[in-house]
Amino acid sequence: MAANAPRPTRLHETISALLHSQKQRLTPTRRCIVDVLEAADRPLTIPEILDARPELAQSSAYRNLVVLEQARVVHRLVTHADFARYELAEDLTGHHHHLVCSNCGRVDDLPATAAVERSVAVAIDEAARHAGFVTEHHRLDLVGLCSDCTPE
Amino acid sequence: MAANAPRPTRLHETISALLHSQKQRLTPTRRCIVDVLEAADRPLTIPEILDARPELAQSSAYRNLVVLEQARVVHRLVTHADFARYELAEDLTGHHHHLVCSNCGRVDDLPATAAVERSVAVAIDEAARHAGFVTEHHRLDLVGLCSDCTPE
DNA sequence: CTCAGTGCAAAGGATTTGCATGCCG
DNA sequence: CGGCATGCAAATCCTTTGCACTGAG
Repeated sequence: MAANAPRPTRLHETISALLHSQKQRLTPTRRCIVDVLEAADRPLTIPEILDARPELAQSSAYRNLVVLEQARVVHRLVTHADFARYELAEDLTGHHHHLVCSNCGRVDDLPATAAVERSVAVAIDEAARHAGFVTEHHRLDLVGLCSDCTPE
Repeated sequence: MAANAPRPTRLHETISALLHSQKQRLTPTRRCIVDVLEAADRPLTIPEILDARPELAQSSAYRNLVVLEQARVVHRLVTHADFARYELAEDLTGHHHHLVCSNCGRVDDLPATAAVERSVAVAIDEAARHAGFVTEHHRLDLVGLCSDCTPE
């Protein structure tokens, strides 16, 4: 695919480093995908990514998202919707939660708050440990209706 | 399929009522599926359900789980693993969270604690409302290593 | 020249569906 | 009898993969 104006940013450098640690490079296609995900403030599906960058081949998108996921650059999240969704990893964007619309499937980001994080870590981790479980991280989703799908 | 000893329980009656509200009936196949899910203390995959009850046809399992899900009898949860997992709805079993093993994909239940529930409701719901989001319920998963997959 | 990345098209695999059969009311 | 649940097999469709091509070093 053809890249345009490859102005590198701090984010690009960080991502490039992550990829290099996996013996992978930040190719134009990968940068393109990263840019789309960075521009969005919510996790995107493959079709959404392809719509935003029609020059991307579908197979390249899938293939590179696998690479980017292995390099911990992006995170894949599966929902009840037809398509999986991708977002930049929390290490790059900060910890956050998701607002999942039970009607249209849309997923929005919601920044984490210190109060909740603490409660979760303290109360839940303890219970998990009892089950012999070693917690790496957590996921908190709110399921409900997004502003577009609210009746009134 | 052939059912054995259809001894009805309180749970069965509740489920039957839920199904009836959707113009559906609690057939032997459906009761069979419900029984398997009830016996397990964790969400099961379709193959696990079929292993437990070899007399079930795969298509019937899929088809009836759709019906049971629409009737809010079971809840489907999708993970990064190949198969989706099913559990009885929280209305029937009580609110709980999940321990998701990042290594083997196993999912265990973890009862909810009042402290965490309160923190989540207070701190997070408020932020969601700001985004014009109407929360119906939440999902909290802990991702890490289960006792079987812990190194030492 | 070599090798990784790319794009097209075809394959893979969990899930869904068409259709004929059987059962309950 | 009538209609729904069942089971088999075939279809669906998101995702993955084989293969030939291209460009960078």
